[in-house]
Amino acid sequence: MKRSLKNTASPKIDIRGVAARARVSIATVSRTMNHVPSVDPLLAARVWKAVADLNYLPNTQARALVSGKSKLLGLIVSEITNPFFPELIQEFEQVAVERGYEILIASTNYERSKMEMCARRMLERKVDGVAIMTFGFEDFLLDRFASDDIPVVFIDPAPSRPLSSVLAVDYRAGIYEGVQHLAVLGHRKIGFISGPLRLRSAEARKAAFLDCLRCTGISANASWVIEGDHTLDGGRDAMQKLLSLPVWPTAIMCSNDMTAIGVQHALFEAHLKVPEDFSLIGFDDIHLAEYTIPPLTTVRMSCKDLAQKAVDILLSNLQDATDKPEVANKINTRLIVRQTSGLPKDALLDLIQQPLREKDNL
Amino acid sequence: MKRSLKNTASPKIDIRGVAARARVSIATVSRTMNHVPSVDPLLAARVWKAVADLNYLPNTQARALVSGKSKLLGLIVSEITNPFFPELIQEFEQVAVERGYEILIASTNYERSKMEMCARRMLERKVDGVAIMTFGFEDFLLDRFASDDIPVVFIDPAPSRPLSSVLAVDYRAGIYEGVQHLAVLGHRKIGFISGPLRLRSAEARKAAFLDCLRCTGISANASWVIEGDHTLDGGRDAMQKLLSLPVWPTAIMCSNDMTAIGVQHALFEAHLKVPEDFSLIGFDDIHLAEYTIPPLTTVRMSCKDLAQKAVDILLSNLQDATDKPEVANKINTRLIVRQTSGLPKDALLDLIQQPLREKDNL
DNA sequence: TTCCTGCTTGTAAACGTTTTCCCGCATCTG
DNA sequence: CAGATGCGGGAAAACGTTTACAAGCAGGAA
Repeated sequence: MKRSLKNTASPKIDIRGVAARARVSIATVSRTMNHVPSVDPLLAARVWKAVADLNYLPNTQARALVSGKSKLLGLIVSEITNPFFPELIQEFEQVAVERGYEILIASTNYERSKMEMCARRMLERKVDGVAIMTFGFEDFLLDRFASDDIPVVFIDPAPSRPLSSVLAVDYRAGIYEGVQHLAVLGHRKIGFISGPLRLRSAEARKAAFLDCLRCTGISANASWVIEGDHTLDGGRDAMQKLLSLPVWPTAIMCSNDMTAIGVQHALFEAHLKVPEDFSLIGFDDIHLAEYTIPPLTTVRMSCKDLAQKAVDILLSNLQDATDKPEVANKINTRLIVRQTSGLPKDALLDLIQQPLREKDNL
Repeated sequence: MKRSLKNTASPKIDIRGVAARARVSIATVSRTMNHVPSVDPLLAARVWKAVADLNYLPNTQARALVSGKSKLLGLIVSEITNPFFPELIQEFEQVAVERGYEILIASTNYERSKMEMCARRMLERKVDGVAIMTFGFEDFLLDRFASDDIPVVFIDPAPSRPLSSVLAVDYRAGIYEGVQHLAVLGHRKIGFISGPLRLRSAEARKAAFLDCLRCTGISANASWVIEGDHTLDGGRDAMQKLLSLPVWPTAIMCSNDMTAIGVQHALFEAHLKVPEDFSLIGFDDIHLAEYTIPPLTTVRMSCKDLAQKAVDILLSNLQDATDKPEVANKINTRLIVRQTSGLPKDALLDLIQQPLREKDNL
C-alpha cells in the first residue's frame, strides 16, 4: 500500500507486483521462477503470464543476499591484452552463462598491488568460485578464499589445499613434440625464450623444454635460454639479446605465441628470414598464429578445454562435499606445424655439400 | 546472540561483529566505512582497528540492495576476441576501479539472441550504467535501460534519448589523412574493406572513406568496396574476393586492423608483396599493428580516451540531473605511418621509365 | 541555573528476495 | 462416514547493509 501511494510515477515492479497481478503469494512467484516442481501448473502459468506482462526481472542482489549464492564466478588473468586470455574468457563466459553464472573479470597486470585488489573485489562481491589464470597469489589471499569456503582453481601448479584444484596442463607433451620436430629437421642448437619466471606456468614450460632437450639427447646452452615476459615487446627484446650473442641457435622455442610474434618482428628488423635463418615455435596456438607471416608453428593448448574444465571443477566443488563428481583436469597439448619451422641453415649447406662429396667419392 | 550460539564453527564476520568489537553501533561502523566526516575520530579509529583485526569486508550485495546503487558498470562488446576490445576493456576497468566501480563484461558475438541475454544480465545485476561498444541494440532493450534510469553510452552513432550519450569518434579525420597519404604517394585506385555493415560504426567508417575519396578527387570503384566482418578470416576472404577481380586497386584501406592483418595473410598466400604490390592501411592501431610484417600503417583511435570518456559520461549521468558537468565526448583519430604504405606499382614503373625517357631526349 | 541549539551516536525500518514452517484442503483408507 | 495422510500454498523470518529519525549530550546564551 505504502508503495502504491508514493510510487505512482515510476512503477518499479518487484516480486510483490508480480504476485499481486498473478493473484498468488510472493512465495509462489519465487518458487515458480526457480522451477520448483511442486507448483500447480495453473498457478505457474498465471505467474509466468504476469512476469511477461510486467517485464519482471528478479533482483539479483536480493536473491544473492538471502540465498548466499551470488551466481558469480571470478576470473583472474594476468593480462587481458594477451590474445590468449580473451579467447579463454570467451569460452569461460559461454560455459558460465550456460550454467547460469555470471563472470567477474579482473586482470592483475603482474602487479602485486593489483593482485590484492582483485582478490578483494572478488571477496566483496561474494563470488561463488574463482579461476586464477595467473601466477602465485599470496598465501594470505588464498587463505581468505579458503576460510570463506570459496573454491579456487589454478592453471599454475600450486600447493594443494582444500577446495583448491589445479588444471594439469600437459606442457611436456606438446613441447616434446616441438623439440622432436626440430630435431628431426636437423636442429641441434635450440634456444628458448621463457615467460616471466615468477609465473609458475612459465617456469613449468621452461622446465619442460629443458627436460625434453635432455630426453632428445640435445645439449642445452644456458645462454640461449632467455627470460621474456609473454608480451610482444618482451619477445622482440629477448630476440635482440639473442642476436647479440657471438653464436646463434638455429631454432627457437617460445613460451607463448605473443613472444614468438615479437621474435618474428625482431628478425624482420634484422633482415633475417623465418624459417630460413631461424626456425620458430610458439605456444598456445592463439587464432592469430595462423595469420602471422609466415604462419606460426606452435603448440596448441585448447582454451575451450581449459575454460570448460575450470568451470566444471569450480561448480563441482560448490556441491555438497558428499558427492564430488571428480571432474578430470588434464589438459592436453599438441604441436601444430605451420611454416616457421624448416631445415636449419647448416643442414641446407650439408644437403648442398652432400652430392659434392658423393661426386668426390666416385 | 542467536548467531554466536549456532555459529561457533565458522565465525563469519559482518558489520555487527565489527560493531561489537569496536564497541559502537552498526550505524557508526557503516558511517566510518563510508567516510562520513561527522564520525568522531576516536570512534573511527576503533572501528578501523576492528575492521583490520577481523579482516572485515562489507557485503556488496547487501550494500547494493539497500542503497540502490550496485557500483557495477556494464560493458558490452561485440567480440572480445578482437584485440581492440581487450585494450579497451583494460582501460575501462582501470578507470572504473579507480572510481570505485566494478565492471561486468558481456560479448554479443554479433548474435541477436546473445545481445538480448547481455542486456538482460545487465538489468538483473542492476548495473549503474552501460557502455555499448557494439551495434544497434533493439529499441525495446534500450527502452528498458531508459525506464530503469540507467545511463547508456554508445560508440556507435545512435538515436538520441534521455540519459543516452554517444562517443563521437572522428572517423573522418583519420581516414582523410590516410586517403591523402595514399594519394600523395600516387595511388588513384583505392579499395576499402568494411566491417559488418549492420554495425553502425562500420557503416560510418565506410561512409567516411567514400566521402574522403570524393574530397580528394579520386573516383570510387564500387567493386573495390567489399564488406568484411572485422575479423582475420573476414579480411582474408575479402582480399581473396578482391584478387579474383579482373582489375586490382593499388591500395586498400581496412575498417580495422584485424581485417588488415587478414589481408596481409591473403597476400602472403598469393605471393604478393606489401607494400610493393599493394599498399595497406588499417584502423584502430592496436598494439599488434606495430608487430605485423611489415608493420602496419594505420589510423589510431585512442582506446584510453574512449574508455575514460565512456566512464566519465556514465558517471556524470549518474549525478543528480541538476549539475551535469557535460563531459566532452569527441574522440580524435590520426594516421600512424609505418611500412605497409608505399609507392604504387605503376608509379615505380614510371620512376624507372623516367630516366630512360630523359636519356632518349638527350 | 535553565533552556535552546547543534552535533554525534544509536535504534529501527527499509531493500527484494529465498526459505522455513504451518495451515488448510483434498484424497485415501478403515 | 470419519479420521489420517500428504501435498501445495501462504505468512513471516532472515540475509547484511544504509539511512531516516530520535535521542543524548555538551556548550553557549539568557
